[in-house]
Amino acid sequence: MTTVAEPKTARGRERKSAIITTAATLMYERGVRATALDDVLDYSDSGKSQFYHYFSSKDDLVAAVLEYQLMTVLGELRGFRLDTWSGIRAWFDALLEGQEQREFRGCPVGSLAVELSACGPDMQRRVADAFSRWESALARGLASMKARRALDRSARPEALAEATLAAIQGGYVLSTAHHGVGPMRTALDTAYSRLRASRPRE
Amino acid sequence: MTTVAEPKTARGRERKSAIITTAATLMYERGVRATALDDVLDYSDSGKSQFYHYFSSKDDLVAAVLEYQLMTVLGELRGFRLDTWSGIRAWFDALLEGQEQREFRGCPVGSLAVELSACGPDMQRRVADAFSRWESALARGLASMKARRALDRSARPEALAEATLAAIQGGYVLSTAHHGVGPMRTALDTAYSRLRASRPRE
DNA sequence: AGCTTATTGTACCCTTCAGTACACTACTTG
DNA sequence: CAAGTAGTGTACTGAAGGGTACAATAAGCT
Repeated sequence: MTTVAEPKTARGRERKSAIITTAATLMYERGVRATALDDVLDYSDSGKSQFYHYFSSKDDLVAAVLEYQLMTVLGELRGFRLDTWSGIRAWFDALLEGQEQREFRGCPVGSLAVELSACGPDMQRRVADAFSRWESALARGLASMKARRALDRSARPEALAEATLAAIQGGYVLSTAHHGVGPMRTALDTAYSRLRASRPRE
Repeated sequence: MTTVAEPKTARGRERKSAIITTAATLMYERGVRATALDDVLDYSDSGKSQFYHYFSSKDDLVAAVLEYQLMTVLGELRGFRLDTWSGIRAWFDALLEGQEQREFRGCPVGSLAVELSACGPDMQRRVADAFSRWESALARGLASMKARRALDRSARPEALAEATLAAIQGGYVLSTAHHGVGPMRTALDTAYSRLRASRPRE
């Protein structure tokens, strides 16, 4: 059978997830296209047969990696109260910290997004969806701030979230290019003060 | 001889530049890695021998394409007075227009940058350099505005330029992902109002 | 013309890599 | 234990793609 199957045992699940996390790392470091399946299998101590047991193709794996990276990002997000100023600031600081630790390699989701934007419509949908979910998480926090009057009534949480996410992505791009956090810090500081500018005026 | 040579005749120059522009288009549409040399040669009606006459490798071509795309961007930039509010706004609008016309494919320089960030240090330097030149062009405009008091004395043109470029890049990323100008418009509108917020307070 | 340099055509080599075939082991359940 | 299902090892195929070899043609230049 060449049909794909979900893992049915604990061992199977571990295998599959080992493949995904290994692929995520390699694709993050080298890019999707520059990552050979064989490398993923070597690093995760798997074989071709195991791979095609759980995935139908490389694209299938890429989709899984995208989902995995989004989950990682959203998971980290949950560690912060995005409905408070200090929470948002702390999140920004954590993003900076993370970017530094990962040696300025860029956004795990964003760099995938850019490379996959030239792929088929199916992949494009997934990418768009990923950003939407990220943006919503932020928008929810801002909406909640607005509800309790921490943001001005004229403030538009969705637009603010969109602009903030853009600043984050742009910060990642420049920070990666210049191999330093400087540009990202500038971008995030600016984004933060832009948010603060939406506090209610008395 | 396998050594590279600069074209010495008009025909040679045309050939070389045809290869570069064709490669630029294909790499922009498909990505660098997804663009085969053979495709570039087919589309530009050239042969392998011609290619390796003018370029030492694919990487060499990629570097030329990066430079070409940067020149295109900076060339467009020169059509606007970046030391006036209306000029900046017009430039932003032109970026939006361009992104729409090119079917939301992203920034010609930025998408290269992201994909090439995983390449060798030489390429990284070129990418960083490209963004620096872009940023400087903008910073010069803002510095000139500050000099004639169109910006507050506390404004930092370099930081503003950096944050603006980040907003542009982030806008491109989200706009490409969502296949629409919406996110980019939001990012640029926000960036613009951020700049306007640096006007001198009386 | 004759010599030199610039440009071009074509066939080829070799590696990488996604995907397949097929046989094998290991666990589980009756 | 037998049988079935989940998981695994390995060798192979075929195409794509970067790069080379080498000879041929075109365009000066004296």
